[in-house]
Amino acid sequence: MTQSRVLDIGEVAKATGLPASTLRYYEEKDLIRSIGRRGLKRLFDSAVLERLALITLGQQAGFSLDEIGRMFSPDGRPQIDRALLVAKVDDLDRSIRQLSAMRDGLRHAAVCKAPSHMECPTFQRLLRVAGKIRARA
Amino acid sequence: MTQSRVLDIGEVAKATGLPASTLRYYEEKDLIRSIGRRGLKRLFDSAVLERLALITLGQQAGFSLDEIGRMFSPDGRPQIDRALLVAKVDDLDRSIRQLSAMRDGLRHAAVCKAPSHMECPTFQRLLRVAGKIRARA
DNA sequence: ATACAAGTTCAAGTCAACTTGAGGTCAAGA
DNA sequence: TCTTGACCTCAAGTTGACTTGAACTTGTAT
Repeated sequence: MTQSRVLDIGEVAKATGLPASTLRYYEEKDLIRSIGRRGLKRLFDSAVLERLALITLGQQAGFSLDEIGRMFSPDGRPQIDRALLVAKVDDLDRSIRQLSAMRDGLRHAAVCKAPSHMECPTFQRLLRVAGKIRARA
Repeated sequence: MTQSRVLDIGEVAKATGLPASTLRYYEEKDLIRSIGRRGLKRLFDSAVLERLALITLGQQAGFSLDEIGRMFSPDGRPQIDRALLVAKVDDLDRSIRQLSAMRDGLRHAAVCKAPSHMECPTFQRLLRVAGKIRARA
């Protein structure tokens, strides 16, 4: 088991790169919990660092803080609703495919010889794919 | 060359699924252009549909409207700044890798037998990856 | 003992990307 | 001609995710 240290908000901020204001905001939103206070000052268990990594990852994957809250239960560690999780995995998979299409399309566009991108079949295929996506909410 | 029709805002809305208010907003932001008016009413060339597909794709790839505006020049078709484009492709590539990590991690979490996700090595690896990403702005 | 850096609260502000509402215009059909 | 429905403008409101500012408190170092 990793050894569990006590950190103040500044240390957490330094370790994660997140401003203290964000950490307070997350606590208010119940995404993280402080383990107590010394005087006024919040104290965090170093486990919060993993939790924050998870939150950041989720955000980068395009989930809202609310969704993330629901995905990784309000209690300590990520004990997750499986159905929700599977749904999210599917979302992600679709996103990844879209992004890959975009990446390939742009990569191609960067070297394409066609006079205008619109005349390039690769680019047109990209756009057709893009058009279909419409069903994502 | 695809044949170019004239569409009113309602037709564009129907074709793309975007509300008219959004289309007006995009025009104001110079992301699209109407080709004229009939009375008060905007008229669009059907080429705007491709442009909108491109915008939507860009958004799904996580770019802001401003970035998209810069990526695909203010004039008609996407005549793109190559350096910017290459940078964007790199961004995308990183995003895709992150999303893939998240997807795999979540997929695993959905079936994992470990008592808590934090005790699962696969999940821990995911978090380590997530931690490193910090450098994305 | 005192100063001070690092915390704290709470309300308000910001930004992107839209949406909504009020009130107005206009072309086409009955 | 008159009505209607689809469009228009412009200002203000909304949501999510924070940030900022003012005023206050405290543990640690001198």
